Amino acid sequence: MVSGSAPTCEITLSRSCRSVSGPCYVPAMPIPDQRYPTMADVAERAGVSVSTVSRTLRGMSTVSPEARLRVEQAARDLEFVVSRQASSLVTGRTGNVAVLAPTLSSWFVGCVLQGLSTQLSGAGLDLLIYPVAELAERKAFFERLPARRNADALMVLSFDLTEEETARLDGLGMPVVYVSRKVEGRPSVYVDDVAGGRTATRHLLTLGHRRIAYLCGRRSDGFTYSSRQRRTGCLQALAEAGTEPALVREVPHGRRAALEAIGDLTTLSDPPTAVFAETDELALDLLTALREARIQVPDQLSVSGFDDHPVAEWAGLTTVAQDPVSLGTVAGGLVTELIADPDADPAPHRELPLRFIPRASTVSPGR
Amino acid sequence: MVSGSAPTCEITLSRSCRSVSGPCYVPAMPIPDQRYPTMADVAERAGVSVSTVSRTLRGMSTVSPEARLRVEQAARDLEFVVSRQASSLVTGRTGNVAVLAPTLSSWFVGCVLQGLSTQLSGAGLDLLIYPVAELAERKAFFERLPARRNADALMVLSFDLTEEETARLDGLGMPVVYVSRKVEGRPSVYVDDVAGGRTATRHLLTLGHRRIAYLCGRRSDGFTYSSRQRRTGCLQALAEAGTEPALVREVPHGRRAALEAIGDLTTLSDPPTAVFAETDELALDLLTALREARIQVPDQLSVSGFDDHPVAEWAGLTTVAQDPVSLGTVAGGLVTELIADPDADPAPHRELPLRFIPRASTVSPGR
DNA sequence: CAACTTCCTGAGAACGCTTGCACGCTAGGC
DNA sequence: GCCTAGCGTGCAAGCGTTCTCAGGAAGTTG
Repeated sequence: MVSGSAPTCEITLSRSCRSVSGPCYVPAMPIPDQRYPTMADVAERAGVSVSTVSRTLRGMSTVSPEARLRVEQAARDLEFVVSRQASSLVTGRTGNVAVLAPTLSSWFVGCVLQGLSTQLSGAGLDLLIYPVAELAERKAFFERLPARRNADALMVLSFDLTEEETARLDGLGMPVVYVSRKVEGRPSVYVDDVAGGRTATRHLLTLGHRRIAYLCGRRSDGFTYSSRQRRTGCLQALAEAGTEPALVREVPHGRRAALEAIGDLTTLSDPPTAVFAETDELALDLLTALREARIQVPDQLSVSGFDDHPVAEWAGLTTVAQDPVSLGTVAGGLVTELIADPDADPAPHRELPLRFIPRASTVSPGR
Repeated sequence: MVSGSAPTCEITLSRSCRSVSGPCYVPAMPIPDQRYPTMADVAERAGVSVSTVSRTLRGMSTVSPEARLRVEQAARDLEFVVSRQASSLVTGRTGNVAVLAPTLSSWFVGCVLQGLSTQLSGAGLDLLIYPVAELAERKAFFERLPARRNADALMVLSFDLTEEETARLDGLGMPVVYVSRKVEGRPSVYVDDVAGGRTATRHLLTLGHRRIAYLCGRRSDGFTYSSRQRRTGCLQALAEAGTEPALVREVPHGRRAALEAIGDLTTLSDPPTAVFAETDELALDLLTALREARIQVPDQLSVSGFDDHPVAEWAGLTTVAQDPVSLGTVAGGLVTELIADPDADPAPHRELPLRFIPRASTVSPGR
């Protein structure tokens, strides 16, 4: 780790955001006016009817070997790709899966999407992303349900939906899979956040901590589902131990504001000796704030996170590890199944394991 | 920063990946067998023809106020949503933008997508994601070009494409925008990676370093475009200064392997006194490896990164900052323009600024 | 009042595909 | 040799939109 801190001197390397439309040394892009070849073109070239082309390309068995060969050759020659729009019009299948995500820039969401996409691309499904960051967007999404006719299924990523919202999705007419969120009676893939919160807190208790704070991000729409669950686990562990209840601290959005709010924690008359943060990212913000306040971790304050973000190892951050990529993979498997087989189990649940990893950021108090 | 490192004791919190299909306390999901209302339904309810409904819903002015009102009411009553499949069949517009991305789990890509999506959702466009992690997938993508009839435009994210691949995309028949990558004669949004690499290296030179290593990830398909550019900048600065050429060190994929390879650097007989890493994420891996090897940063080795990843500030990592969210926003604006207006500038270029941020991880050698 | 324009509307032909149905041809059973 | 079965194929009817075109009502002008 690097100690101390140099003054941030900022140098602009290039003229700010200049717009260059420089000389083209390369032939310009051809004008996209050529029509794509259709099945009719393939049919003509192969000397068969459109139906035969369609049947061949979908791998139906009722096509003679000779016809199949000719069709495949023609399709290759013309670089034919079926129009999903046209076929979905008939079949009612769009071939894509919609994902409702709170953000795209978080490590967790990125990993889930990564897992999801590898799974889905294997099944020939495309990923359609609806990021819903703000409350207004969220409201609009649930009002219009734009995914309605554009996807075969919807995946809801770690949202803490209201009952009305869930009900609205029920009426969507397509499978809805909840990821990182347990919902009774609906397909869901999740971890046991309560147990995770409990384990992390018990660890702090075992070390001898009695004043423990729970740190979570404040959001316009209340707690995240996971955050709420982890908090529940934390409080449960404290209640079991019979110690005083945790200080629950909400941290406003925005990095700077978060740092300040976190700093406050240390100026309390009777400050906590340990902090359990909702996520590793938040825990890292806390570490930054603490360093600015010249408070030693773990000597003066123990810190635990949740997630096992890649930098947690480097930071020596005690944490509860989950594997978001698997979360995505499993969810992807579930959704392909639900799409393919309408009488599959309508509400499969998959719980993925958590793993507690103690590191250097937590020690006994007053050591 | 946390020093020392506790043994990693791992506790499984719940039975591994058990599959629960527990009792449903909530009414099960309704079977999706209801048909979605069509324009014909709306037309009937409003007492007008389908054409009028279509015109109204697309906001055409040639509809009488009364008819418009009735149609809007009927559409609301029935919760009507147009079928993009059907309309795209006739208009030739799909209403979605395809994104070719090397991964989804990196911070950089996540931020770009975030910016992109906010911009696109404003224009009523959906985001269709094609992640192409491996060479095989990449080859398949360029062979089949599955985006061909399913998107109105393609965004290529920080890929270092071959000339054939670029040429293939030219023939795609839709606008292709290159993000984080300058391509002559094609629309692109990028930063000046060469200047960035040069500035970071000059900074190290100014501090007095003479043996400088450039660290980059090794990929099956050679250097990333950005990585190559940054390396060029680094070598340029060294050449200007007339010092010995940099040690270029490629780090294999996979976290563990990377750590080991990085560790090697320190066992050289004449080790570098400073390292410039392709990305902050790589620089952080380096810091981890160095800590394991008990090598002090910055006292024994100075480290500079690139990107200004959120944890760079905490880590006190000197870096060259770029704003990937803006990259996405600007690219999104560009692409909506290209889709809407076919005779817009066919190859607009937008260069975004970089900002050098010296922090605690770089100091003069042998201090 | 006729002729012309303007405004709004609806009929109907696409768009590119899937699929039910019917047709012809070969093969097998009596 | 006739009937039936089965296989491979093509015809044509959609799927839910958009869009051209024609036509009717209303308004404007000479």
